Amino acid sequence: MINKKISIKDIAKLTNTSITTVSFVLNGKGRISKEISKKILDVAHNNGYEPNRMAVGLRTGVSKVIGLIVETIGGPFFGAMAKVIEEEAEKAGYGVIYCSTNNNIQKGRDVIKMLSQQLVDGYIITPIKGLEKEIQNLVTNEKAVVLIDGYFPDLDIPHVLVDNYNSSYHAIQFLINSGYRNIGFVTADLELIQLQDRMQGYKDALKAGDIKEDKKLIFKVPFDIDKTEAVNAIKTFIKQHKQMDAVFFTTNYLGTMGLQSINELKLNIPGDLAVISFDDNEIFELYPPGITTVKQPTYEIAKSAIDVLLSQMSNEKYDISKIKLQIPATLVERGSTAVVK
Amino acid sequence: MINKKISIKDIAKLTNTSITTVSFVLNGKGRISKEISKKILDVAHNNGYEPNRMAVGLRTGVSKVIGLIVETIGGPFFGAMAKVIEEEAEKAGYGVIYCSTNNNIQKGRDVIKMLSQQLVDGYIITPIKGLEKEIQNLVTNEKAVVLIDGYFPDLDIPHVLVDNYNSSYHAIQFLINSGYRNIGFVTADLELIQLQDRMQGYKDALKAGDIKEDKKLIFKVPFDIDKTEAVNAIKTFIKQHKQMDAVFFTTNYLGTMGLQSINELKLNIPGDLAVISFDDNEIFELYPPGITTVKQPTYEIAKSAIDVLLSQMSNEKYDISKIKLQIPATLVERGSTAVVK
DNA sequence: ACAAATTGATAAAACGTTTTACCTAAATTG
DNA sequence: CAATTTAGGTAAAACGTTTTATCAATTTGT
Repeated sequence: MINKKISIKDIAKLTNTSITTVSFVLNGKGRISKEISKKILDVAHNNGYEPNRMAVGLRTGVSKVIGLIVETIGGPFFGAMAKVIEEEAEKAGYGVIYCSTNNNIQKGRDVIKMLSQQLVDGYIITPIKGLEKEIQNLVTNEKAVVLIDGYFPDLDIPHVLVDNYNSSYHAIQFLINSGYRNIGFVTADLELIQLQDRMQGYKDALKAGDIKEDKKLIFKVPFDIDKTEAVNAIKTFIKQHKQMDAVFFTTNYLGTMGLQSINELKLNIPGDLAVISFDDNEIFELYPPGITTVKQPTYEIAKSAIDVLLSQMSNEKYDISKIKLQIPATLVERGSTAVVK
Repeated sequence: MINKKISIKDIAKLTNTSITTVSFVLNGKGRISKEISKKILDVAHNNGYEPNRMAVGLRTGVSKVIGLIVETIGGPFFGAMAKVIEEEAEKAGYGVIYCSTNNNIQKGRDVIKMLSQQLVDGYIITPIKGLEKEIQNLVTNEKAVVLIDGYFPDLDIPHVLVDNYNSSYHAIQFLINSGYRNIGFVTADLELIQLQDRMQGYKDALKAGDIKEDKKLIFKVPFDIDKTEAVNAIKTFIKQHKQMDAVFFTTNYLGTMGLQSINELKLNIPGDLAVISFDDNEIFELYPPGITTVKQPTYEIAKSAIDVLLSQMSNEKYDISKIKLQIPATLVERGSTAVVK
């Protein structure tokens, strides 16, 4: 095993055949007799032959690598995603390169540039505003692209994500049905379509529940402040609206900061304030009394995304550009949203 | 920008020079006049030339990609790691491919095989028992390798990780100084050297504190059971040892399951049971009354690992095999470990 | 029995680079 | 001024693979 890499040429020499023959056998292409085939396969196997991906890539223009660009590596959402994408990709013989944008446009550009010079075959991208041009460029250059977790309303690019509007709508509806009337909405001050959709769901659910929307109960946490500042901002928001009996956080990040705020204010959940957060995770399961969450179907999203991408990369004929999936979420009810008497 | 990729040959044609000249200019190698250099650089830049990594890789045998193999993608430890490794790698012009072993030897083998056929230049690996041969093979084949988060005691491979022994020792010492005498130890039933080192720290700290080690207070959670089963197992362990006044969990995974167990048993922290967990994370910060943790210096570990790897890949002369870093952790004191009166 | 088709195998070009070896003309040396 | 060095540049090979075109030998069709 300490042998240097063996090449197709070496196999040809060892079996007294030609390079072409070996290549044909290994790829099941030309017509080669059983006996020679067997001999070649044996030699290849015994010497642990592995094709040189660089050479294959150079010749075929296919790298068998897909790039996964996410907002932030390490989040729980990403973790779940990455795992299934990696697995499915591997089954199909693809490797995965991960990169993060940290919601930074320039970083996003750099990352796309880097991946494209690594000759990545396909991209799974969580889009951020400002990257429209670069991403559109990829698809016009015939690269396979699937967006996850967000989309560009104006562009015709396949995407798969949770049904933000309805998930949010149902969560708010659930709060209303539980008797809450003054429902706060804490979101991030980012121009992400997902967040806008969640907000629209909130507004429409209020309307449907005959509750007048109160602009004061919507709080956009500034993006560029650090965690303690954000917690303080949320505390202030909560203190300023005593009438608020429930609050909806639009991301898990905001949700945990919200919990900390509520904790520091010594408020009782759900007695003083009911809580729902988008994105289920371990904290919400564990944190007493258990936080009700909108749980994204991470597995389905990831699976669909990689499926769409793979079929895009194989089936060039099929017009895939119309694939736009919005998968419903499930509301995980826990102690943070009791029924108001 | 919708142009097809431009090659070195195209640039040569456009500038009436030769392929060699262009290559020399682009790599600053041969001796080419200022004027021609400038002309070539201009044309290259204006046409957005990017070298074809496959071709470069094929010719030079260098892929400019490093592989990061971790136990599980998505954990908080991994997230922090990945971020800095990715950043540093990019600065040095390297891409990163992530893979996970899930503590499965066969998966580990597959992953290493796959990375090596992707022609990865260097590896950062969290080692697991059973992968010694494969990893040793990489280094004998001249690949750059750095282990993180663990190491092979018998092999001479550079590694960087937290100082498990002393971190554990100090945490237990802290408990003893706080007045706890019956300190439980919950670990995973895995043959990981990190865990063994943590256990040794525990034992030695007890000894140093004149406390007789009680084998009954050490609990190894089976590896192959699911989460609810594990929680139940921990509950049983806690119930069976009423005299236990503090418990140390050796991983964050065990720590959160421990919290759930304690919660379900309706025990008070720290009144009934003090808690320390290895690996700080958001849950422990948030979960009332705040859980005292041993916080790994993730940044330092990741930074050192990638530094060592990069210098391994450039500085071929320097004997790096002796680099074995154990970085101290910090004890983050929170409400879960009050002083016993 | 002879043209046509099929089978089994191969030579050679191409993918885009890097790098060695070589070349010519100008500059320097003795 | 002949001999040598240097500056500026290039042709061609090589990396390991895939694939097209081709070829000889055999089989089929009539």
